[in-house]
Parts: sequence; C-alpha cells; structure tokens
Amino acid sequence: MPQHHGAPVRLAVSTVIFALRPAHSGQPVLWTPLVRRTREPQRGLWALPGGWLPPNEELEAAAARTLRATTGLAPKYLEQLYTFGEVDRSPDARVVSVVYWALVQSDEAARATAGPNVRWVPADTLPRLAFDHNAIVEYALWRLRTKVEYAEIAHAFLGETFTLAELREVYEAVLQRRLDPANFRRTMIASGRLAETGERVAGAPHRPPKLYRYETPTETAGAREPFMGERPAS
Amino acid sequence: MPQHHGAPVRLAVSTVIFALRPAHSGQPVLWTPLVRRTREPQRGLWALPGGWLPPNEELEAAAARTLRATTGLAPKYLEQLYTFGEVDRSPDARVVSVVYWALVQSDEAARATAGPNVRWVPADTLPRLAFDHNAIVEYALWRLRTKVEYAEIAHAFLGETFTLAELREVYEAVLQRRLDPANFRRTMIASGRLAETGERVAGAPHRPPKLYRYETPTETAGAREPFMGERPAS
DNA sequence: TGGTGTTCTGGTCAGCTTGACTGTAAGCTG
DNA sequence: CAGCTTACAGTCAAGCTGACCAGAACACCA
Repeated sequence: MPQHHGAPVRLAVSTVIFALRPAHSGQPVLWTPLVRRTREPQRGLWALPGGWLPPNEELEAAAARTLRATTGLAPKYLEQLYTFGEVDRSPDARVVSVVYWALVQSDEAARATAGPNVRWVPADTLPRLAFDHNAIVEYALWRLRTKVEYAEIAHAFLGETFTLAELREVYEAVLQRRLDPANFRRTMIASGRLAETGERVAGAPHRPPKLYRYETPTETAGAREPFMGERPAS
Repeated sequence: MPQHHGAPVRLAVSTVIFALRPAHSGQPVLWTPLVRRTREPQRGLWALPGGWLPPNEELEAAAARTLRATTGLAPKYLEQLYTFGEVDRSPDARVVSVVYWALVQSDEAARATAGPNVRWVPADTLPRLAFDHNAIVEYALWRLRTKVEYAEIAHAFLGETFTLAELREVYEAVLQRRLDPANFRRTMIASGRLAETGERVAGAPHRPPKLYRYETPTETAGAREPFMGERPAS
C-alpha cells in the first residue's frame, strides 16, 4: 500500500497545450510548453502545466488559468481530455489528475512567454517527463489527430482570415500527411463553413490566393454521419 | 462561497449502466439501474450508482465494484465518460465525480438484482435524479449513440453467438432508427469482423438464420478513416 | 400434403463521395 | 516578355450507400 489509511485523495488539474510553429522544412509542426518542477517529488524534471484544484474554482477555469500562467495566452480551444488516477502514478500520495488539452493561435504562440522554468518542445519528441506525463501527451496527440471536429481545431490554430493553403497546412501538420490541394479545396468549399472575404493576399511571387473566414455555424440541422442501410420509418 | 476555505475537494466515482431489455413493441430498449440515496444530501432521490474513491482503489475498479454491487453483474464494456466538477453541483461540499459508463449483457441483465433501493428505468425517460445526474445520463446516451466503435458496443450487449437480426436489433435500439436488413448484412459481412459458426437457429416459423460470432480483431492494420485528397509522399 | 406467410439471403442499380489527374489563370522575377 | 510557381477549375474511375427486388427456407395451417 503506497499510503496510509485515511490520507485523502488529492485532485490536480493539468493541461496539454498545443501550438503550431513553422519548422525548417517549411511545414509547421506541433509544439507544446513544459514547466520544470521546483519541488519534490520529481523535482527538476519537466512536466505538464498544472496544479491542485482550488475548492472554489471550476475545472476548466483552473486549466485556463495554468495555461495563461505558463504561456501568457488565452486558449482558443479548451476541452477535457481524460482523468488519470492510477494508484501508483505519483510516488507519495494518491493523486488524481483531470487533464485538459488546449490549442493556442500559432502567431500568438510565437511571442508566448518563456523562461528558465518554461520551455517549448516539439510535441513528437519529448524529453522524459515527470510522473505519467509522457503517456498523457501521447494520448492528447492521439485525440487531436483522431478528432472528428477538424474545423474547430483548424480554426483554433488560425487567425480570423486565412488562405486555403494555410488551412491545408494546418490539416497536414495535424494529420501528418500531405493532402491534394485541389481535392482539399473541393471538400472544404463543399462543407459550407467557409466564406470568402473578397480580399486577396498580394506580394507573394505567385498568383494571389483568396482570403477566407469561418462562417458562424448557423445550426446546420441533421448533419449526421451516414451509417447503414437507412429505411423509411414505417 | 459555498464552502469554507481549506475544505478539501472530495472525489467520487459514479457509473452509468446500460442494458437492452425487450419492450412491448418487440424492439429492445435501453434501461439503466438507479439507486435511492439513503443519506443527505438529496436523501430519497434516485441517483447513479457510485461512491467515494477509496485511496487504494483504481478508478475503473471502483466503477466496476459499484456496478457489481448494484446489479450483481460484471460489465462487458467499461469506459471513462467524463469528469464532472462544477463548484455548485453538490449543495454542501465541493465534489468532483469521475463518471464511467458501462454496458452489460442483455440476457444477464434480465436476472440482475433489484431491491427497494435499486430500480431499473428506461434510459430515455428518467425521473428527476439527484445532483446533475440527469445531465450525466443524457451525456452518456449521447456518447453511446455517437460512438464510432459500434462493433464493441454491440458485442457487449450480445452473447457469444448471435444472428444478424439480433445484431441489427442492437444497432436499431442504440441508434433509434430502422436499418435495412439486406444492406446491414452486406456492411457487417464486409467489415470482416464476423465469422460464421456453421450453426443455425431452428424452431422459429421462418427460414432459420445463421449464427455468427465476433472474430478476434487480429490487428487489422491501416484501418484509417479516409478523409481528403491523399497524395503520394514526395 | 400442399399452400401460405414470414424471414433469411443474395443480388442489382442509381447517386454520391473520394482519390488521382489534367489543364488554365494569375501573379512575380529576371 | 519568357519563365516559374502557385491558385483554381474540371474530368474520370472506383468504391460506398440507400433503395429495391427476388429466390430460398422453414413452420404452420387447412
């Protein structure tokens, strides 16, 4: 038994934060900020931003607060990921962690705060983290990549207006595979969630692309995934 | 402030349990067991099975234990649903509940234990429950119906062997719409996860159906959802 | 014993989506 | 103005899905 009878279960909230940063290859890559632990246990190791849940703070608010404290940014996307509670995941006490995952806008992430105890690293190649945090980040990456609502995710990484090429780069970075520009255009236009702004981007040494923005959802009714032989209600 | 400074956050584990029970219409319907609260707060109201998390018990084990205590059954499917932690969801203390959802086999559910403080009700028409449990069950229902892994779900409700009609009835009950038998057959056979047992069901006044069983997954590699214009890696 | 009703089971067909591919338009650079 | 690169539009075949049809197989009843 790793602890004494009657010792209470402690509840923590942690956040996995993702941002897209341009890489040498030109293709943007996912990065995530880590904080160095300044107290025992696992002092000195890098870990996810987080802390104990204050009794009067909402779970999501606690996640947003630690995110702001770490990066100085406000999340454009914040969702509960999973609750990790294995008995032995922390050496001393029993700690249950409610983990959130967040996306922050890419251009803002460039000027995010950093310091001796905060460090951004590529999400795919992490150092050894404290506790079970490596597994948590891997799970968050999996969730990001298998998420159905890609539109929301892409929107979180981009600004108000964007070109279809920028939007495609977000998808390619998240999905980790190249997409055909022409087919991507067709699919996105057909989704009906994009609206032309009427503007174009000039200055580049090529044909100037149109700028788009996301339309407000306007409650597209009946957007259900087709599944199996449907049948008229008898 | 609903509580005093320094009062610890308490952690509970609850479980939403689903079983399919035949209804008058012939079509099976989702049922769920509830327990009556025997102490304050909300004494007398019906609520989800659950309890405080013992410091030395895994989260999933706690969910399975309360499930067994309530129904006398072992879950064929058990997965974490969500963690609910609104500050005011419980009148006195700050309670964070890690909620699991479980599926139990239908024919076993018929002989599940019940008593004055345990009651099975149709999942779609619940009475007023304690705390935020009505919303929790609704969320569990939504998750059940939008789950991608239908094969696992159907398997959890059925026995080892089953006919395609039985399998289809599970899908129809969960999805709440009729499916075309011929198209359903085609899709399920094409999935490759069903295996004929060679046996048939006799005795019914119709053509006897074949019996099937689920094949072990055997790691079907590359089972990825198609998404957008793929492109050969350059 | 043979007809009848119901379900099981295999098949066709049109419409839509998807991946692959071709061709034209439009800007900048030298 | 030639040349290059990207933006954008369109075609085509393959596969999947929903709708529908028809024969097969059994129990039941007359």
